[in-house]
Formats: sequence, C-alpha cells, structure tokens
Amino acid sequence: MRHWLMKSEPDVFSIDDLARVGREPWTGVRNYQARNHMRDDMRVGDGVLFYHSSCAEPGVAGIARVASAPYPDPTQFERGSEYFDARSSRAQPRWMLVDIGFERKFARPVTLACLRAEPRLADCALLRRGNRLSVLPLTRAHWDTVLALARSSNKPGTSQP
DNA sequence: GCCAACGTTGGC
DNA sequence: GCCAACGTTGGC
Repeated sequence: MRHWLMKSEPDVFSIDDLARVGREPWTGVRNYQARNHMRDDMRVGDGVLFYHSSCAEPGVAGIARVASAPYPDPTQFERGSEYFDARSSRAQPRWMLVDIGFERKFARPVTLACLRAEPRLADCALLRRGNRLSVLPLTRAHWDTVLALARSSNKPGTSQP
C-alpha cells in the first residue's frame, strides 16, 4: 500500500465535508504531476493524509483512503464550470481523478508548524521550499510519523505548538 | 495584501 | 528549444 497527501482548502471542501458525504470525487486537479499520481500510481485502499491549505491553521486534518480506480474528471466536460477544459474530449480525456473515502478526523490537526518541527519529516515533499503540488506521495516513514504526531498531540498535558 | 516559487503560455 | 511574461499556489 502506498501513502499520499492531498491538499484541500477547507473553505471549499474540508475534512468535515468529507466526513459528511463519506466519499468524494477529487475534482479540479489541473496539474499534470498531481494527475499522474492519481492516474498512474494510486490504488484502492491507499492511505491519504487530508491536508488543509490556504487557511488560518494549515495542517493535516485527518485520514482518508483512495476509494476508486482512476476515471475522467467530469468537470472537464462541463461548459461553464471553472474546471472546463476545451482541449479535452470524452474520447481523450486530459484530466483523471480518483474518489476519496473518509476514514477519520484527527481530534486536533497536526499543524504545519508541528510538521516543520519534526526532524523525521525534513525530507517530506510537502515541506520543500516553494512546493505547490496538491497530490504528493509520502514514504511509509512519513505516514507513520504524522500519525504518531496526531496521537501525541491528543494526549492530555501535551503542549501544543 | 504581499510575495516567493513554480508551472504554463506563446513569440521567436 | 529558449525564455520572458503571466497566472497560480499557499504561507505569512
């Protein structure tokens, strides 16, 4: 099983939204590297860290799972959608996505500041300077480390960053 | 709102 | 293929 991190702006779609709907097509990705990860590398059941970006407290908010095989992002065909792509066709769709299924929300998010403070995450792609990729792979060690941070930050008496 | 970093576009 | 201009991302 592989592990991933996927960014979402909570004002648009948060971990609570995912918890409510249970499962969601990850529409709107218009970056080839991110698309390639979904199209070529993801498998049903892969673990996903659900990351809140562009918000007051950026960080990992919870866990999801890859819930479908890749298929064409329907919004690329929707004239009038902000994600419409005239260069795409149903015969040759340009943008592929997967469905993401809710697993759990952390009691407290693991904040970006907390991630940056963890030496074992120093080589994580998320923390690289200027990184903007919205779908990125994690090593098993990164995954385990973030989950451990989520557990430790929930212990009573543990200081928060 | 600012700005650094990066991806995309398009002229040549 | 090069590269400047432009647009977007995302933290602060």
